[in-house]
Amino acid sequence: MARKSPENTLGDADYRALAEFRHQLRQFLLFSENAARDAGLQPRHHQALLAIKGFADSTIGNLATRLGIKPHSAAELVNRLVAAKLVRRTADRMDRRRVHLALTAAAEKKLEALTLAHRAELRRLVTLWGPLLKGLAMDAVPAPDQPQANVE
Amino acid sequence: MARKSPENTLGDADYRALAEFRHQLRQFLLFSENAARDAGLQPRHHQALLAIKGFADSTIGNLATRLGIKPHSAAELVNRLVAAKLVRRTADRMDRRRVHLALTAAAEKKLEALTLAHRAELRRLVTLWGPLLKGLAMDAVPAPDQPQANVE
DNA sequence: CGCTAATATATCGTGATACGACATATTGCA
DNA sequence: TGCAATATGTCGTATCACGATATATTAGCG
Repeated sequence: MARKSPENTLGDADYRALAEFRHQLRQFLLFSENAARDAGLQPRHHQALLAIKGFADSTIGNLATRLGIKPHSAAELVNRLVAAKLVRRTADRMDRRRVHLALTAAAEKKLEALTLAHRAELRRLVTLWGPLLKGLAMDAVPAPDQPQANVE
Repeated sequence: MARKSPENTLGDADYRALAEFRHQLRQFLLFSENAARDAGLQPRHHQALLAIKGFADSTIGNLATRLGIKPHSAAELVNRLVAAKLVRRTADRMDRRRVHLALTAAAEKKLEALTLAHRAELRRLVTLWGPLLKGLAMDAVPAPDQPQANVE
């Protein structure tokens, strides 16, 4: 049996391993989205709040970089955050093109609860993801003996 | 350095760690989306193809479960996949309510290239994510090794 | 067997989001 | 000074998921 998959070859096990990995990623993202909505936030708004709070020097452009969207999309996102009373725009005195962002008290409160919940969930997931990542990096996924039948 | 945080307390370091983790997740997802679009696929279509190929017994409902969306949303997604000539619907003879899904040759080809690219990228990321996950779990109660089965 | 509930898929209108194209304001620099 | 680069903003468009609703098929019960 092949211990290592050649760099350019794929078997059913490779598709299965990647599909399973994406499924696990999605489970976490779904947990996060549900937690956000339960807290009365759009999932994207929660992510934006975390990005603003978790990094220094939060401007529209920096927010865009951290979320992986275009600056003008971040401007639109901030419009929605301001409308939801989650964020305040504050002008930069030195460079008046730039707009700094700050969380409102309501946003701070919701983000705190969500961050606690996420920390707990991630502590739970760490034990699952370690082996999964190793399985992907190794190659030829072991144990093709089970009929792979569980779909709940 | 950040010492063990109590279960119910958050410091700036906690927000930073979580924000950084989400940023890394996003980097991978952005890589994936760009790779899909470069291959001429919508990111969501790529995800669906992988889910169909990577799991057995692919029906509309199962696809919904794997992608974490509602069954009727999966039906719409399959409409778009069929319109893009990526998937074929095939009837189930035993239960005529069910619809099985199969990839077209074109989809197989694109999915293969994308899966190779993703496997390479993930091999690259494994070394980064290991420490990140440990960093998140670290401060706080050193979790005893509990199997922790997945329950919702 | 006939009737009703449950299941599986599908359609339609709506909402959230990101984008490209474009616009405006400010800054930097030759 | 004048012009390019930077930072933010607006608008119309596209993808995508959802709730409400619909239809077909199957299961189950008296």
